[in-house]
Amino acid sequence: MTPPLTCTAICADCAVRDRALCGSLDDRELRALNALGQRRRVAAGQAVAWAGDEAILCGNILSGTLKLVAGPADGREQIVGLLYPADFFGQPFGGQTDFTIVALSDAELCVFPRAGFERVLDDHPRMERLLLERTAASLREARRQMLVLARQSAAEKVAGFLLDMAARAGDGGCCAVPGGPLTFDLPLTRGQIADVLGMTIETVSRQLTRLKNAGTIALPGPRAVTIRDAAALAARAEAA
Amino acid sequence: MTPPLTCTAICADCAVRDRALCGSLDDRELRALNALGQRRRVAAGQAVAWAGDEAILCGNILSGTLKLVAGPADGREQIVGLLYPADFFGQPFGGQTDFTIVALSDAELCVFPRAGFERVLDDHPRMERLLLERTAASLREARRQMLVLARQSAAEKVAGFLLDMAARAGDGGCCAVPGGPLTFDLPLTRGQIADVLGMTIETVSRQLTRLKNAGTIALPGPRAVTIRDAAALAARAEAA
DNA sequence: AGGCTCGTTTGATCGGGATCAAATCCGGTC
DNA sequence: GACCGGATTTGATCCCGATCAAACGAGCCT
Repeated sequence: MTPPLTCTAICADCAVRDRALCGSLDDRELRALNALGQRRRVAAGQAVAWAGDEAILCGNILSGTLKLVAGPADGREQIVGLLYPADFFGQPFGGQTDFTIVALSDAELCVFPRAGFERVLDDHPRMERLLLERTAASLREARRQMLVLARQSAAEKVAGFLLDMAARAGDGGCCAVPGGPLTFDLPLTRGQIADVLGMTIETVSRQLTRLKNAGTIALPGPRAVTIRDAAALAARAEAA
Repeated sequence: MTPPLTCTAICADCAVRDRALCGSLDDRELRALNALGQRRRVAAGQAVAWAGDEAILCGNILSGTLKLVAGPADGREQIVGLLYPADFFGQPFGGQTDFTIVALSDAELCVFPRAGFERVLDDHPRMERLLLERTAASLREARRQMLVLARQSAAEKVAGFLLDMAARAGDGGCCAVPGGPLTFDLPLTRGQIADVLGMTIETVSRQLTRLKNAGTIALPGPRAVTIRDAAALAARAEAA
């Protein structure tokens, strides 16, 4: 349809090559993908795919954060998944896109036409196996989140969310002693956190304030969080 | 571990053969599975797998209904999925079981040791492809349910649930004019419906009573439901 | 600087659904 | 038949989180 927006992908300098699906391919196989893929930049707020559209693209996240959004018509919306670097998106063998994908930050993608990608999967069972395992992992995560959405209180949701984000921020090979203070930036606004947790902006804000007042966390800036007492946070996340 | 509880599976007289994963295999391939599988009966209320246990089994549902349960410690529990005849369960390539599986009714399963089943998948890409598509479909369904759990009102949840169950009951190749009255039995108690929809028994009961009083449905028995006005039900399911 | 927009915080009120409690219905068994 | 246990229904009350509303703060553009 549209002409290439940027240069052809060059797997050699791919930042997520070892963690993405492509990590299963050897150099020869990689060349097939290389010919197929294109790098593409999307600005924060820009949609990558719309629910209901024919699913013609899939690909990997190279950088940035994206959201998978369910939610019809009226204002109500629910973020049903977040996509981070090295994550795969799209629906090989699926008919139409089920959830709108929107960039939360400026992001860089490595996109493939679906049909071509499916042919690669046909020829590379190892890659299809990895995709199956990833899909199963996403299913597990979605089901766990169903429990959170349906049964946890606002306090539990926020505490659990902060722990999740801390774990994600922490595994960048970083720094501090486990249990010690950890500071990081949330990739989401309060409103987006609310959309993930199935609550309102106001309630998210109030719960964060409450944790701050309790000394469990600090909020150095609107996007920044410091975990000051991970144990207390974990207790909050489980409490009935 | 345990000796065979029943006779070896005989795919030839399998009630769900054409709809289950095995449908992708030809007669020769089926013999490999046949040697591996065992039929097994479970009574209502009996658990098939426990969350946290090593995942050593997988298989197909032959008859009956089972629930996938998430939910820790305290009383709170959430049904994160229902399994019907021809559905596949278990986690090939997964480490440990994530969700407890419990039979809601007496049920019949066709079970395989995980390791053996994985070998079959290795050799039969068509079957692995089907498993990938099913897993992706389950993921879609779980994400859609996240929206329901997080954002829908009690009235919307119950109306939508009845429509889902009606669709499932209706596609048995049956009977009535679309839009006409349809009567069927729910495979779930009020309490289990509540566990699926993330609400309480009392609220489920009240919503059903309300729909009955409005003439939208009838409740001939505790388990039976008659859809009298599918359009009105659909309107309820979508209303803000 | 001013004025703008957008995100965040805080306050006041309201209501839907949870919770507590009790009555009713039904399918068993003796 | 009488009894019993579990599911369901119905009622009364309470509380958490949504909603409505307004103030606050921080970039950003002119």
